[in-house]
Amino acid sequence: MTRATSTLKTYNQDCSDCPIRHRAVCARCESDELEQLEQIKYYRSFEAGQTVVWAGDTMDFVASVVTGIATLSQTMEDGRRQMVGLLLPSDFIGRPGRSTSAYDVTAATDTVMCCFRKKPFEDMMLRTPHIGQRLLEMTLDELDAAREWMLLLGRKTAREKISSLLTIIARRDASLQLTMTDGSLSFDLPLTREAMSEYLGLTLETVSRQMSSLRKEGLIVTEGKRHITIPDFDRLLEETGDDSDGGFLM
Amino acid sequence: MTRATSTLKTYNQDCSDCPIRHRAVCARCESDELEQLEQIKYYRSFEAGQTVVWAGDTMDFVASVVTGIATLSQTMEDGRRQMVGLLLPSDFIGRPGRSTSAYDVTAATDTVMCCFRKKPFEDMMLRTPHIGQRLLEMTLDELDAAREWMLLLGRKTAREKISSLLTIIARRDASLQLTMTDGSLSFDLPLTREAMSEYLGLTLETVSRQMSSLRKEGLIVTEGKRHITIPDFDRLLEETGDDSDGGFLM
DNA sequence: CATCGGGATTGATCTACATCAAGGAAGTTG
DNA sequence: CAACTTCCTTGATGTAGATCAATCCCGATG
Repeated sequence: MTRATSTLKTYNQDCSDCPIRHRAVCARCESDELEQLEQIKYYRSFEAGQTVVWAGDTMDFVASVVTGIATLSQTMEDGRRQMVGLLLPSDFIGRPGRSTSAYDVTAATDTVMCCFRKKPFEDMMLRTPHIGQRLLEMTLDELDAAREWMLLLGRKTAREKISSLLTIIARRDASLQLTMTDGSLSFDLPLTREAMSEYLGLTLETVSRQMSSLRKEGLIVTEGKRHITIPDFDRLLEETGDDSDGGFLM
Repeated sequence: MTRATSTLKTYNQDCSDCPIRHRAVCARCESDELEQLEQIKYYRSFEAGQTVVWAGDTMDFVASVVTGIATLSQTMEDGRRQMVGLLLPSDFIGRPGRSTSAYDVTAATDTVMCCFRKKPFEDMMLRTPHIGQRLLEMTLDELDAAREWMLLLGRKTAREKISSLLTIIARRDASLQLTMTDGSLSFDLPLTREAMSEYLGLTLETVSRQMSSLRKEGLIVTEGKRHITIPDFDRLLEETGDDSDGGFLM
């Protein structure tokens, strides 16, 4: 929260400082277009666990995650929940052309989002084709991720699911690029056991047991409840059930 | 096959006859743009069970399903398979900006596709923004479908999965709009039990058992192995675990 | 018309994961 | 520094769906 608020202050001054400029919606914008985006953007920060919008609520903005992690989830009447989206920094939230959210959007950690008011953003999309192109690219990437996720949900064992999730987070979490020294990686798990279980289509007890099992076998090392070290990434990869080559390449 | 070839002949003459004109990529094109699409399109037909491309193969076209049903699947090294896409007429295949297919594409029934050579299609996308916009809309719809599917894979029981699949096919299969007389719907299941099991993340035995169970309870009526009648759609809907209102509305 | 072969069904058994239940660690609140 | 809370772990038991195995159905083929 404290950290979130201070970053907010910094970014709010000028879009050129804003990390999303380089990676998300406005990656290819000219300076005048950046200026237009400046006009319609604002920042919001959320504490870990806080709900951004509920499924069915009206959502009058689209957004890009600046820092932190947000999730999209669906809930069934009887309370069964399935996560369907995991949004890391630079990921995009919201669907142009729809006014209500189809999913619960939740901040998994303290999170800052760069929001754009929906209507002006859509207008701008019409005027500026490469924003739409960028959005198409991002949506196609998300679709690929969703399909990988479907394989995980439909066919992988609990152990494979856990290993897969750990490798996914390890790969995408930029912060740990630094910590690769002797070939081991370490990072803070940004998800509770419950959030992991919602991602994986398991119960939190099964998640906990499988984590313990990986720990006992030395595939992961834990410090406290959240900090994880992977001493040998390739060895963990073998537990995911994935093709050894695929994914990383191309 | 016979039927496929004869339709092919008809469509090949002029894009104005082509069903995809009204629903897929070129839905908003002006006549000169249609003319350009004419130049780069060709038809291909496939027999039920035939593979269109294997995962990893180069794919030098994008396409739209004209008739029949195609599937996208992923395979793990040990042979476990998960379907990740079900493509009905007017659905789009292929990803602009990628030269190899990430999935096995298979014709589930006899199928005709309207293909566009990739390079010229991509060039045209750059010149014609609304083709990109249309593609973005379609991709967003697919992403929504994938997320619904993730809920099914991660959290639904076998019975709920089967009921969901039947309602999905019933809703999307245009051919049966006709057969709604007394409130009952009937249609030909376009998938084998095995394909259903790959869609649902189950074994084919479980699919078969659950189908028998729904039959015994009168939720569905079967003629032969493939023809299905749903005497009371709402009653089947209650078995899906879905929100009774959601989905159909909005 | 017998044989064949690719679905589909059904039964018997096994097992991975869920469910139910009881603590434990670590932060934080009065 | 007790008493909560929140998150996590671990154990005992139950069960939905997988697995293994026979049999059936039915259109195709010689």
